[in-house]
Amino acid sequence: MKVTIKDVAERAQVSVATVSRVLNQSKPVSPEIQDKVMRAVNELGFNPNPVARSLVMKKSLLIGVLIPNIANMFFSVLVRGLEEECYKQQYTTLLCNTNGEIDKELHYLNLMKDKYVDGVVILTSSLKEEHIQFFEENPIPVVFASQSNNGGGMFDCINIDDFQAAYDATSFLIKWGHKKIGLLSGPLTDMESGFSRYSGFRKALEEHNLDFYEKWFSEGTYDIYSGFLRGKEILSRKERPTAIFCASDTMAMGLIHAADEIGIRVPDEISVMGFDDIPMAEAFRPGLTTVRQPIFELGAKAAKMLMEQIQKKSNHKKQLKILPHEIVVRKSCLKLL
Amino acid sequence: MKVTIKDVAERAQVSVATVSRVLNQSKPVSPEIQDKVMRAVNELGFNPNPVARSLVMKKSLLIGVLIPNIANMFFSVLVRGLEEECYKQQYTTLLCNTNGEIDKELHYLNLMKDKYVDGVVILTSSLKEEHIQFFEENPIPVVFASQSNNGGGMFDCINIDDFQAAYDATSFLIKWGHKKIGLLSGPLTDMESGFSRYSGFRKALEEHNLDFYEKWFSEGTYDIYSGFLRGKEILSRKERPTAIFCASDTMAMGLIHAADEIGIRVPDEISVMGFDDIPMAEAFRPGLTTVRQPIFELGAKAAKMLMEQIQKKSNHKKQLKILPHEIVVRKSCLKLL
DNA sequence: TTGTACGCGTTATCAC
DNA sequence: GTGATAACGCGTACAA
Repeated sequence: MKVTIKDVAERAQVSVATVSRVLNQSKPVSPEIQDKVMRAVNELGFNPNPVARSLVMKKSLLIGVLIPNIANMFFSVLVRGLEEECYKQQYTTLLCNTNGEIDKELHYLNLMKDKYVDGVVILTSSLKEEHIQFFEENPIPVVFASQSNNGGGMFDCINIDDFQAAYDATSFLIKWGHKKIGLLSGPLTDMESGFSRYSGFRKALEEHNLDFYEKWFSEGTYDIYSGFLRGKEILSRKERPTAIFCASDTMAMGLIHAADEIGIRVPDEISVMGFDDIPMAEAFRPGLTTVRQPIFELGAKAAKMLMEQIQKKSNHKKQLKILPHEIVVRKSCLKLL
Repeated sequence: MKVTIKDVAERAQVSVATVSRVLNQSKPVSPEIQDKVMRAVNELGFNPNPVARSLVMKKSLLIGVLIPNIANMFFSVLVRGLEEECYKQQYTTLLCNTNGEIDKELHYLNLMKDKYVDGVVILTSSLKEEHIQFFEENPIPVVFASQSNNGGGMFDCINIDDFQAAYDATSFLIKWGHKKIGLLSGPLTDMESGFSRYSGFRKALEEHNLDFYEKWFSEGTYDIYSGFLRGKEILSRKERPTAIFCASDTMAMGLIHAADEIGIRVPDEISVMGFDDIPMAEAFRPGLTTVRQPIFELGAKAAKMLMEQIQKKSNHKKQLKILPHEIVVRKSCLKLL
């Protein structure tokens, strides 16, 4: 029923080896025979079985992708960039949700290895010993996206400068006259989007001799619901900050929702700054003042870096690529001066 | 370097056949030998090579998923449901973006077939002749999600009742006193979320002897930007409707954004109704009055239906499952009476 | 119950 | 240049 290389060989009256050679152009074949083979291929509508091919080549034209949560806009847009670039190069993405759990990450990493993926793109909260160990044992091309810790030059990485971005965002608020600023961060165990942004925030405060208020600080999980819950918490204290910086647009939206329920107007009574600039940040009312990451590009470039690594194979120079961020001013923040 | 079944066999002093048998429990093996084998397996940390296994079994523990656009909240949430259910059953999802293009769909479908996926879940704008032909030639278990046309009982389908849902939404607006109602639909070439909702809308109008106004009707593409553009178009006419029904929450958000830019207040000057009830619909200001689909559940159940189909293999009774929808009243619509 | 040997569909290594 | 044939790692008739 299924047409194999053997059928083609018979039809073209040559050996399977020859068929393989013309299909892969791995060895010179005389033009006449090449013709015969190609004709047979077309007539039979043959296409090589990728599974059999994988088994012998230890390749699959598959790119494994580890994602904490695909239903998070930041990740899904990034994945689009990733996927589009892969498609151009004939690769297909094997997408796996990890919930940020290292166990699941490892589970999928092992699966990917066994599936002979040609490379892996990892989105994880922080580089862990387990990751390092895995890739020491299994030298698979990999790039960590939205992550700056490259394990001391062990891995390719691509990210924005989270620290600086948070610093810039906070400085922006300060420049606009805010002195009592709250923070809704990600989990501080996330070294990048969690801790780095937290640190950038504190640094900006320090440099301007402003206090960091524990009571107006909370760790969320980037999603809208945590923004809502943490927002209610912070906003229902008897004293309120004049501005809150959120580590994701989604949390900012949740927080604004909370403010609305309590009856606090944004930005009149409190300013809210987001992070990411997801597509909805502009349509949201009030339009979110936020830090723009080139999300799609982050994904596309991660894919490109991976392709390069796959090509060069050995002696590949690992690099850490930092993409620019940008403050986008809309309506959710008020100028106090 | 890599441990194979052969290594295990040697270590356990049995044949590879025996090892295979205890691992797959395909044939009875004496308890003592079973022990020996399992010990060897654990000591060596053996796990079967899925590629080799696929080659011989024509199975892969892979579920192919066709998605128009993963960066669309409706789809990404649905995929989460899908993925979570698959994971429980040891399956991994091979996710592919199609942009709704039949060429890409077919491309990926062929790839999936060659990868020996155990089943496929398809999200597509409408069932086409090409789909039917493909599955006639390749009898792979499949379920169409968010789609009601099951090709006359050929396929498993799961969806809500799009027609009725749009009818209900429109009736709701009418009940609230709206008589001049606009429509921002999806592409009418989409039989379900496009045409069915359009039809439900018109039916409700007709039944209440209300006019359908071409000038307040536009076809969008579900995304936020098309909502914005079409919204500007509709709202800048010299006469305006009192309400607009949108075929997706995202478009509703884009439309509200447009209204805001023009200076039209929602819901005071115009009511906007969405569709889907994505997570952000509640946090959005004003909270979106919308039609809730059980999105996550849609994905999870689609997966379950597929699993069932995979198990039963032949003589599987195809079904069309309709999940309930529900009007969620929030703030984006005004009662005129 | 257990072992031998072949097949799955390719690519790669030999000879010729 | 071209053709046998041995891998790749596993499941499974068939024989024992």
